[in-house]
Amino acid sequence: MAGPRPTIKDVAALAGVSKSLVSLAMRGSDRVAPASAAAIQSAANQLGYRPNAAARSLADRRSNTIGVLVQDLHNPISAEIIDGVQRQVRASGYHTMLVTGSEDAALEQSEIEKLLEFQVEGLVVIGHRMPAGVRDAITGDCPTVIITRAESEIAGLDSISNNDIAGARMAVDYLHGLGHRAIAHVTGGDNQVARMRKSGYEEAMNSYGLDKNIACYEGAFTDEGGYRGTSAALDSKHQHSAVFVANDLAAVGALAAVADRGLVVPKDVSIIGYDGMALGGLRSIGLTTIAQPLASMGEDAAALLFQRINDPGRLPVHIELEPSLVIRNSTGAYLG
Amino acid sequence: MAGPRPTIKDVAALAGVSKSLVSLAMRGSDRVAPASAAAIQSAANQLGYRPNAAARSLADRRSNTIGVLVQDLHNPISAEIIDGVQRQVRASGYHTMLVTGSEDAALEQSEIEKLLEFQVEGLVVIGHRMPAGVRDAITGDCPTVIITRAESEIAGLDSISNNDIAGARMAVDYLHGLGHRAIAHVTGGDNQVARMRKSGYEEAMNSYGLDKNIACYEGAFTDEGGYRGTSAALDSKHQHSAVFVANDLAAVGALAAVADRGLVVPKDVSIIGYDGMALGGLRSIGLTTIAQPLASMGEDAAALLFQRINDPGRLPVHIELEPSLVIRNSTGAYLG
DNA sequence: CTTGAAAATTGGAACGGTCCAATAAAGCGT
DNA sequence: ACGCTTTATTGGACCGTTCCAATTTTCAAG
Repeated sequence: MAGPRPTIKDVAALAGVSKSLVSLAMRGSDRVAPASAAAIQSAANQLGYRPNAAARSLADRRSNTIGVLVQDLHNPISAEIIDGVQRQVRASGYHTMLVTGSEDAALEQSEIEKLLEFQVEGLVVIGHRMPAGVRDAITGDCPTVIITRAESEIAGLDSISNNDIAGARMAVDYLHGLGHRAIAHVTGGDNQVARMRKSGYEEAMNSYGLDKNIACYEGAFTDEGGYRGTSAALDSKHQHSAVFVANDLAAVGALAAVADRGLVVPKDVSIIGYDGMALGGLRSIGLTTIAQPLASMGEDAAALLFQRINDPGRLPVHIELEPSLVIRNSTGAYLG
Repeated sequence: MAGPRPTIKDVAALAGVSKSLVSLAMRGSDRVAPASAAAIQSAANQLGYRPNAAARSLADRRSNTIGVLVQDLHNPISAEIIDGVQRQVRASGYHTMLVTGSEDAALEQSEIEKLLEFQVEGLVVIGHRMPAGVRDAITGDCPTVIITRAESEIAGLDSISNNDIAGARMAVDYLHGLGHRAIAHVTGGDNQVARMRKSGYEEAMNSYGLDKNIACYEGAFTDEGGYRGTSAALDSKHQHSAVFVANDLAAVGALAAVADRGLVVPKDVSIIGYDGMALGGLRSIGLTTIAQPLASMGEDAAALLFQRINDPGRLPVHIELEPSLVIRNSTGAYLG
């Protein structure tokens, strides 16, 4: 049982061939005589041989691995994006090494550092923040793509996001179509994505001539933030009949704020979120939302990465996908 | 920019010292003269040197890495357990390599295989299923611990779970204390954990002399399963005033089933879940539940792993933590 | 100065694979 | 049986580190 793991040399000795031949056989080369191949296989099985990835990656000078940094593993949309990334990465014959970020920038940077030491051939960042350390990655020649955030200026960095402005407009359009006019917005805090959603909201309101109805309440991309912002909205003197909340997690908090005031969704207030997290579809939540194509964003991100791995010099690409409206039970016609 | 990454040799040349000294310096040895250390640092920075983990791990014959297999990344409790694992692993100076499993056993096995090729020094499995491939890991001398499932027979495999039987009893106790008698159970399907929760329920009912009130409805550890099982319960001839659902995700589905029938939680029916996922605490869900100490289970698992790494021969350990009741808004007194 | 011990530094052999040029073994047509 | 081509196989260098024994440098004490 114990003792050092068997190496290619042990297998060679047992099979009575050279280690080079074992190396070939293990990788399924067709230049190995069937008889030798069989002998080698059986020797390998007998010893429980397993190739050493470190040695292989050293000799090959490639790790066959893609690093993934997930900034917020607790937001359920991360899992859905990861699924897409994994699927594509696997399909390309690579593995995935996943690390989680945190609010602590230094820790996040050190996680990226670890990935780079492992010689990952590419890096996928999932999150709204631009982590310190990504620049190092890029200048260190590690192709990188960032998901849910638009970047197009930085050489070597691709990005993929949804059209947040159009999505926010879509939300307002829909509510407007239901007859709502006093539509509030609960923001997602101080980051690029939240800002874009906010300006989409403002543009849409303006385009309907509702500029004096524009009302933004400060929130965050968390349920607490949504609760807080929505509470402020409902307690204000404006009679908001609908609230567009910056993301789904916050929208779930918004639902609670509504309920806490003895109001009923969607009879008294309509709530619409953003992201399209699967949990919003749970029947007891039934959140209407602007859905991003999360899994395919993950897939596309990985695909972009492989493109760049094959053509490191190409200009930065930014892919923007279109979001879509998913109507569930948290929105209804204005009954004012 | 481009070109091969700088190696320790390049740094040595630039700093005018030998590669051995650079090696020492990079690891912060105190046997290096301050002046040399400074020169080496500056050379390394200038070149953008980053140690090659593959080479290091080859020379060291240790990877400094722990593999984590997450069977269901979509269940929010996974994220919480992972947090705990990561914290402990990091504190021990190791890294984490995370892969996701799936229903596809072959794929799951190949993921484990990849981790082993990377020479991970330990393996953490998060999930209810016992993946094919774990046995290989163990016989291949890779210390392994499995979370949320009890195992105590297999040499080399530690496990950590909560006391599901006691937790289920606790749920029934609590409901009984509220005056409920017709307490139904929606099961979590055909797996060890679900079975234990079910028998805890049955035992508790029996101990209250409510054996004729025992009623189990088939569900699953998903919101669909919870919806289905709870629907069956509510549509049955029994007048269930409370339902103990096998896990939180399913309980969220249960809430929907209740609402769909025009009933109100907790006035008409009380719902209690199991797991203690953070999302259940979102105000608009407000799910009463039996909470597992998820983060500390993760931490303990990692701690167990390091113990075994230091003492490979020790007998298998199973840690069982006590769950706790978290009262929120989905349960109330029996008003019948 | 000289000397011996302590401190700093070095070259080269691993680590476990892959790759390549070179060699050995088979097959094959005549 | 003879070259000739094709198919199998091999030894050894190399990948970027760490480790260790051996060497050089430094320095305090005599």
